Amino acid sequence: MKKFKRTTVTAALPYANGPLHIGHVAGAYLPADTYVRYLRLRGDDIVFICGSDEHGVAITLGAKKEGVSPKAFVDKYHNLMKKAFQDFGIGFDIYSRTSQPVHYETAQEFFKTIYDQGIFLEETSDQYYDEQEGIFLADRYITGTCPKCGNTNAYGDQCEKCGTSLSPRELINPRSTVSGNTPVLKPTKHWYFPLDKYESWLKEWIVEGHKDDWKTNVYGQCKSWIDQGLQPRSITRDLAWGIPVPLAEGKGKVLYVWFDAPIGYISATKELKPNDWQKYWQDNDTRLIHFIGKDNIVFHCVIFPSMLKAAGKYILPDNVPANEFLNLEGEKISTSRNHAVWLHEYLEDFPGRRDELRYTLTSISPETKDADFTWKDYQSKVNSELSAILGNFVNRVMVLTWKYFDGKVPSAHELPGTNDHRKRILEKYQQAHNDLNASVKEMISALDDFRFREAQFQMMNLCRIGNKFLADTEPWKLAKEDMEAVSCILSYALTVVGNIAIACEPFLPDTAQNIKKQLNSTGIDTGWNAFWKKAELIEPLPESHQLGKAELLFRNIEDEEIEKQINKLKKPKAVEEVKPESAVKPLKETITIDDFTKLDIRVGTILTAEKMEKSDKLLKFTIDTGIDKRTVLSGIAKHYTPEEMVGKQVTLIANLAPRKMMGIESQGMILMAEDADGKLRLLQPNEAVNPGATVS
RNA sequence: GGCGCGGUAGCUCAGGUGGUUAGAGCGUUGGAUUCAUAACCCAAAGGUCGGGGGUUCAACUCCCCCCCGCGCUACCA
Repeated sequence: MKKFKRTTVTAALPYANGPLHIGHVAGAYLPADTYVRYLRLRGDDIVFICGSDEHGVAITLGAKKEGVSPKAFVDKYHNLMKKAFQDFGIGFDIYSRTSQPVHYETAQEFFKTIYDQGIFLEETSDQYYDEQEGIFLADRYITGTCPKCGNTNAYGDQCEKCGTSLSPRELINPRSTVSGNTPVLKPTKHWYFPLDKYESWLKEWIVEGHKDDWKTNVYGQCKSWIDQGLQPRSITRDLAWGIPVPLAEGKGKVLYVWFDAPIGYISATKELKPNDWQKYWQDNDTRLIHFIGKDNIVFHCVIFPSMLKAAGKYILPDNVPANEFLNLEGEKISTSRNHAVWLHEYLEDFPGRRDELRYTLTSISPETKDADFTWKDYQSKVNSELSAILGNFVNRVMVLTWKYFDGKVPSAHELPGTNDHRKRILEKYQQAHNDLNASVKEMISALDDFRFREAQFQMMNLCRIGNKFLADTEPWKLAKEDMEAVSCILSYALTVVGNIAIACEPFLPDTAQNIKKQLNSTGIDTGWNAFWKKAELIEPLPESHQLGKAELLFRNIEDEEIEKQINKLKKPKAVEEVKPESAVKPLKETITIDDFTKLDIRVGTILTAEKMEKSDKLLKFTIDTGIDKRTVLSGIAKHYTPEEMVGKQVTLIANLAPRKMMGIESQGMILMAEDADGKLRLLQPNEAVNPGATVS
């Protein structure tokens, strides 16, 4: 394995359209922070980079919804996230944002560098432009008359009636479905990144080169993508919010958010290290690590590396330890349903208990598969692991030392094995020492491999071994007969406590500080980091050193506290505060009664229902419409089973042009209500009517 | 439907290249103990290793089929 001189660690740039929840934390930021703390303790040269991702359509839509400017919108969430990270103790070297001037420059320069080599594909096409809204219209936001069959409601990409695929420009009398106005044709040019040209290189670099050192979920996902064949991706958009395309002919266009966002890592590094940022991005002795969630794998493993490769000079990620997702109480975390534990709310509800959340999230870290956070687990981990094992061990050693030695580190001289109980103590000491060193080694090796769950477990193991050592040697019994032995036992127990203070720092930084405070070790801890390089116990405390007061490290979580949290999940938020996405769709353009009467809406009865072969969404029905019995396909397989549909009355558009799907012609469209979560429900008359009943 | 990743004790998870009684932590039960937040220590019970075939002297570990979870993807008019 290659030896690197320094490491650049990035954590996914969170999108600035909502607050952070524990899923974000467990997925990327906590493992990244743990890893970075470990590297720092080891004394490595490292930068830890993050920031808010602030561009893209979703931001402009969110801003519109809140009735503020995009800038004001991202300011709000950027500040919220930045504060939450800070309060939680994620130790970024910099938390920047993609609206920074330095990022504009960097992203534009990056674009230019690739552009100047003639790598981008350019494609100019006339596209419809809505002058009232000031936007270019995507194909399906345009309707008009089909040139082939005269259907007046053909879409920009396809005519429903005759089934031919169209381009918007073929439509006669096009209309914008956004404003209802007639759009004008304007030429627009876009730039494409030829991902396909990097296919063979990606195969070599990932499929062959990282077969063994990348996580299986990451590797599999990449391989799947590469094997499916890559295509050029457009990297510019006609949008007002974003980074302007740095070309004369790119006026009014911006870089696609996915293009500019990862460059944000580089910009933030520049901001942090204006003079030698290149060291962290363009030196082959630097190791680049991206911490992300699984939704970001393709971007960080395939697209961004290809961009870096195209730009030249840049190093490529050495590893991308992506996590899977975190569920909450058995269900997916959902922003719109407010089924989430928000980081800033946790910090308010559990002040001074950051390590408790860190510990729980690391112990269930979704490293190999989706994981589930439950408040009961949280309580159990805090009470029976942190408190009972770690907190208790440190406390009993402290208390014993105060009791027998007035809080001074006792002498650790050789204990002559002159009698049976002393021989036993020596034996137990030897066993503990071997076990402890084995755990330290395993912990460090797990940290090196991004196996944080295991690493943290080994850290706790130090406490378990410590507890066992005390139980095996029973210094409280020996106090009456052999203080020399007690002295040796407690001296060693304190050594273990000191090493725990060191070992727990990547996982439980506050606890590390608390233990150090109790040990009163400020000033004598200069050599402590040798622990990480030697990967074995060090001797942290000199003889006669005066300890601080014993205090409990953790307080148990009571049932009421978690009940409160569970109840909180059950209620949707009363006040609109954390619901960026669930808004109601805007009203469509006004139509006339004539438009409406063109529709022939009927009630029909479902006679038969079956699942379509090879389709996840389509169900195939025979419907008695009163007039005829016809075949209708509908994409509701995720919401209804065929069995429960038979016999039901449904509303359908009976005069919709037939349309072929997966080889079968559908003669009509069943009407469904769709709620904010995308759940579909049937529209039915509230009492049975005869098949063929009209709707008006 | 295609592709990818998972499905191991009540819970969270380990189990290179197949080989004696499948492991750990938490939980449960019993015991011991009192320095400690009834904590700690010891012990026990708990698993047809998603299901079914196959290869093999031998499979949790290899092959095939199926089921379930998650993700990407096609089909949602």
